[in-house]
Amino acid sequence: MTPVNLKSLAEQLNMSIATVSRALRDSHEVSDATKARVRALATALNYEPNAYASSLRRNLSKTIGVVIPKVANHFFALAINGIEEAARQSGYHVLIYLTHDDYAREVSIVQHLKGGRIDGLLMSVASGTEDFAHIKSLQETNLPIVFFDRVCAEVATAKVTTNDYESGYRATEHLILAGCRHVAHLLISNNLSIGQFRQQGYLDALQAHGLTPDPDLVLHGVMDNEQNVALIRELLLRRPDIDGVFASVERLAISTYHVCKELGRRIPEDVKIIGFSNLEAAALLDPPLSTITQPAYEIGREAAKILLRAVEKKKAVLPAQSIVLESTLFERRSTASE
Amino acid sequence: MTPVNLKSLAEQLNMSIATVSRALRDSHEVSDATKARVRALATALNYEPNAYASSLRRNLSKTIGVVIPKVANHFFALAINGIEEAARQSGYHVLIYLTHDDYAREVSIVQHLKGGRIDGLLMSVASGTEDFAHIKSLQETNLPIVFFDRVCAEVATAKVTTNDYESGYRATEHLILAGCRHVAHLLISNNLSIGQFRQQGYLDALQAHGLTPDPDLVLHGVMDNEQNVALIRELLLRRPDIDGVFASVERLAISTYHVCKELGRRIPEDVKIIGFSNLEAAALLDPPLSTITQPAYEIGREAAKILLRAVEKKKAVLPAQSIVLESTLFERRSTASE
DNA sequence: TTTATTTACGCAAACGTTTTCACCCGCCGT
DNA sequence: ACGGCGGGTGAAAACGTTTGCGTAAATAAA
Repeated sequence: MTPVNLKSLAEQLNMSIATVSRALRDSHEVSDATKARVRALATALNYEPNAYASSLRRNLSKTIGVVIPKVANHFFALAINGIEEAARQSGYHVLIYLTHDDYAREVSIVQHLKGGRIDGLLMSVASGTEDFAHIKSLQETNLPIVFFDRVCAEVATAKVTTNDYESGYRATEHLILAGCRHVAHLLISNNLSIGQFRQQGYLDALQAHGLTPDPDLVLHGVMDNEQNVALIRELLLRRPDIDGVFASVERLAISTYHVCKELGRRIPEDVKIIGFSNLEAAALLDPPLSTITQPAYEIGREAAKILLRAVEKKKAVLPAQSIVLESTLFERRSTASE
Repeated sequence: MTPVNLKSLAEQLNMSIATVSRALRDSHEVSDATKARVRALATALNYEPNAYASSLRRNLSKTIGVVIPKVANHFFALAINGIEEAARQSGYHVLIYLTHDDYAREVSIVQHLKGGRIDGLLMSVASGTEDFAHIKSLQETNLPIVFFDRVCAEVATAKVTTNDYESGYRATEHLILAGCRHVAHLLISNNLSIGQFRQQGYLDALQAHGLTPDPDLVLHGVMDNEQNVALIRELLLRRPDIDGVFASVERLAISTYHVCKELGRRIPEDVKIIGFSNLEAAALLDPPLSTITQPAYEIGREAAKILLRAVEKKKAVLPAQSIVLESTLFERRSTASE
């Protein structure tokens, strides 16, 4: 079977490769008659241009990369959904890479991306990442980058996030208004701005309602869920006065549920819980979990749109293009007052 | 800034492009001394080979494609996780495409994939797909394809699935042994082998326990969740004798929970429910949901491994490489007998 | 010493596409 | 009649890499 490429098409049509190429790209400098002939044969033979030859020549790949910590998490899954949608609409392909929150892996992935494989990058940085040299170095190759959710303050580019400060504030306030006096905050130990914002919202809400923040009530979770359960168990046992838990991460809310069941703490009577979460089944949990839910799909889609606009214009992504989308607080039984 | 490619490296090192290329690929026909010099400069300048030039020349892209219905679903998210892991270990990149269970979109995606962008394809077909010409046509370009979960019987290639028949049988039997006499089966309307196997398991389990299958108890769900809720509500109202529900799809189990709450049917006292699901929070639902859980991560990883083996050997994927992984039945309160 | 054989490297052709440049031809205006 | 113009086309270079082949020097075999 002879390959179907520009050359073979040109031979069968008795014209030059150049004309065939131009006809297929609908160039104005080829007659309508020839265009028709070319297109007819192309579709008949199911011609599909070789992506790599085109990418090599034009120095663009019609592909964007997505680097995220994990995919088995409803937030990121929804974000990918939004990204894929935006990319598809613009005729772009999506390469996906998982860091598993591992710094070394993130560095390795980013390094590989310098091969020109992608025209732009969407990224949610690993929680352990403290040095951003690899990202900056990638940016210096003129590759447009847009961060979403787990943004990196040190790199000047567009960022798509949710109103993390307000969300932390509102979640905490919600617990206080439901009667909590000793509110714990569970977060993932990292130096990402996102965690800091939520923490600040938590602190300010406490103060605004006349409660004194207690560092002992702030628990920094780790990667391993088993360890988190142990940490939370230890916290709840050490501080039986805790009557409210604000989990900045879905997994930590789930772990808290497990610990409460194990220790016989009733939700919401003994402990009220609210957590950041995109879990579809939150309303079906026992009891239904109050959540701060981020517009994950929209975040992904908006981030991709911003990136693609920059890619198409072949210019860097402007920090000014950053946007903040609002999360929604869903009140459910886990924070019900009597 | 001059580009850092083979030519620039060669100039700086005063040797030919060919030698530089061979040195970097660790060819035996270049001396250790030159290899060292080349590698030193390459790492110093952060050289990364142009992926597209390489792909074009070698006619392989070190990239595999993944076409799935959706990603916002824990099963597929976990599968991607496994796929990415296997791909990364072999130095492959992963392109992802979502069909949203839309046949036209699937066809369009598969057509685009003929551009040589990928070396192999992992696929879980859309539920609405009935014609497989697009897939066969892609396969005829000698592209290795491996199906996972939602396999396509008409195409001869490797498939990775779970023991769907046995799972359907065991789930149904589990309900019967818990005391159910009128077991409904909720599935997604499609002609995929996977659904048929589960349905057959359901039927055989009924017969094996002396119950007569009733077509009226088999409900074919649709894409839209609202409609499914309506369908299930109608079914439970029309057949108040239903005391067991086997949901072949996670979403249908969740919808059944909603309907039961709405209608005041108690789970498991009035209706027992078991469903295929990879939901992490199944144990935290109210009541905890009994599940048949597929080894999603392993499915993805195994499928990717089989595909990559075929890709590396540049030969078609053999149907004989198909494997079946076993699902696990988790007994929880939603199917507890008194 | 002469003749094979190996070792280390360079030349140049591919891969399929895009694009610059030149070309031919027919047509207009003068 | 002639210069100019523009629409339509082709030849060929480029993108960066890989690789078959050739070749010189160095080594081994005769």
